[in-house]
Amino acid sequence: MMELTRKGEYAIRGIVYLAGKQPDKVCLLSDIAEAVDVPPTFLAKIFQQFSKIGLVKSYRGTGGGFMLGRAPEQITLLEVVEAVEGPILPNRCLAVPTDCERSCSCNVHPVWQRVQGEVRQVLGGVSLKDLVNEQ
Amino acid sequence: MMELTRKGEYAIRGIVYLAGKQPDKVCLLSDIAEAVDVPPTFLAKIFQQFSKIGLVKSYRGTGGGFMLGRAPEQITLLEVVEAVEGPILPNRCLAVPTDCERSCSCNVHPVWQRVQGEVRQVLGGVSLKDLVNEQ
DNA sequence: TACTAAAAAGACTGTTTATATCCTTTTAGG
DNA sequence: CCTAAAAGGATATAAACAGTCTTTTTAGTA
Repeated sequence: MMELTRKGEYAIRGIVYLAGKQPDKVCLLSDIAEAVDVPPTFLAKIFQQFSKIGLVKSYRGTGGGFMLGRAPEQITLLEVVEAVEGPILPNRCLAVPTDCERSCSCNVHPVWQRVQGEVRQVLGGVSLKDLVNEQ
Repeated sequence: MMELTRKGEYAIRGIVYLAGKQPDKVCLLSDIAEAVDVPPTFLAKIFQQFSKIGLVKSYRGTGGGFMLGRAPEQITLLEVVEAVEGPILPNRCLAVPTDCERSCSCNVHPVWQRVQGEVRQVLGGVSLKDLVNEQ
């Protein structure tokens, strides 16, 4: 359980690739897709989501492409994952707290809150800089 | 992301209900299902899985039903969740470590391992006894 | 201005997983 | 042997996942 989808996996690969390029290099989507072995049309959707929230900057037309929206050390894995997979929610009751009290007199609720907190803390503590291969 | 399914939610409700009964009380599936508001046929499948691994004991025929397989303090939430949802695997690469090296030169891999570890630790630290309402 | 390169946006499709339900079989008691 | 209960298997529907295709918008260039 709790599995990252392909979309999330691809998202990480794609943006980590960008993070490994020099700061102002504009990369073609097609090149990124090939480099990280992801279907280009699928990666396009992912990068559109990134672009909307500023994780990457996009440029259209000739000479266009993508570059990182911020410095690699200022983008966390948590942001990347939540950008495409939605918020970390181990249980629905964390999204809508009101309806939980009733359904389970919820001693379980605080446990899921802790799970959520731990996961967010781990992913939030890792930046893209930590993920690129130095060499 | 990382959401528990209905099955997992129902599983917890059902077994916590059992844990709240006196130790040797045999409960009808139909009664449990009604008490925790879960479709009886669905809960049946869940309890079959529990039964196979000994989390609950089942008795067939007249006077049959279910009771907890061990004392409530000896069953963790982790066991319950993994029984019906499968192992905690934030990423596929944790299941088959061999194919990860290639695909991502995986600096991400150890992060997912940490996530897995934290989640398992939280869920493993909670027993059914902690989850029943005392009163 | 027209042409071309690139991303953005939206519709569409096939596959898999989730969420059940139903029916038949097995087991046990009375 | 009749009935109560769980076990097992097949089926159905809906949602999510994984991806493709086409059209539109934007921007640079001849």
